[in-house]
Amino acid sequence: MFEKYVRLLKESQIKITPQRLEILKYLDEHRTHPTVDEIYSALKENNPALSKTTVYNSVDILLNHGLIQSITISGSELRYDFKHGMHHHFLCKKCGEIIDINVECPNLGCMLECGHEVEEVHGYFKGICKKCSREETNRNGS
Amino acid sequence: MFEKYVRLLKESQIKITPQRLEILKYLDEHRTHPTVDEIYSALKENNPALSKTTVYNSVDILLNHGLIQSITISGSELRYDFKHGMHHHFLCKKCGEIIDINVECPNLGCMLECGHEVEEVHGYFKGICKKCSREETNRNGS
DNA sequence: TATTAAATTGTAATAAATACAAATTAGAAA
DNA sequence: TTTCTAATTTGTATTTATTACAATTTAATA
Repeated sequence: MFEKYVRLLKESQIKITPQRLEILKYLDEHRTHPTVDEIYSALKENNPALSKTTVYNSVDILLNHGLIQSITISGSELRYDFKHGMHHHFLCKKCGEIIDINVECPNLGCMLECGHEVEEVHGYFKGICKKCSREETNRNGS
Repeated sequence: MFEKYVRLLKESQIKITPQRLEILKYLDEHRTHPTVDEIYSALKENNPALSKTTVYNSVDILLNHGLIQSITISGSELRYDFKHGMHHHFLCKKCGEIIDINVECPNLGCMLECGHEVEEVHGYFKGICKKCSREETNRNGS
């Protein structure tokens, strides 16, 4: 059940706690880029004693050890994402969904040439997603 | 003095107000990716009656008409940037500076193939900037 | 099992953004 | 130029996201 996450935490030399395991598992199983509040609400169901501060703390330490990444795309809230290979994101301005885009960034070489040490690479697009775009076309006839 | 910004607002059919002109001018002349609070503090000097709500409102309308862009890179605060050609950003985790990176995103074609309508393209990197990186090397001898 | 440093919890404080009503103003029309 | 009106600005009050911190609890080691 939690072996995978126990292993991940051990490899990162992070102390293993039920809360951290739950949060990491949740992020692995829900690739919806949730906010702290969304994670908190979901996990509180099975653990009413859970504190939101714990979610903030846990997410911070998972972030610092590179097990998850934070994405800021939809305004003034941080979202979190289990780290699974390099990918970009697409935010649909209509339905609000954040879709994973499986591309890499080809500009990395350029960055290194500049002399900067790159630790994170983020790319995102905003617009109208395929689904919403089609619905709009249908509504307008044609 | 303000001709350029008057023209920009007129072209976008936005009502011209002194506050909007000042904000647009400030963003054009300060490519530091300031927050609303930074813009507000700077402009309040010459206009003590300025309200922070006005900065929020103005920045919103300039954003919606594509005269400026918002970037979310350094945590939980929105920053604003005069729109000057396509570029990416680099956030130095040490000194906090956000540096413009003059590259384009070559993944746009892929996005269109997917069927999404792309309106905005954002790319950013995080790490240690050239300057901080060199200072660190010097400090550690060698 | 005992110990201790670290983590969790809950409350309080800070900061960013939004909502909204009253006063003011830009720009069109007379 | 003056008048008019819808839009904008202002200021205050809320809401929301995040951080700070002290007291309690717990993971992991000896």
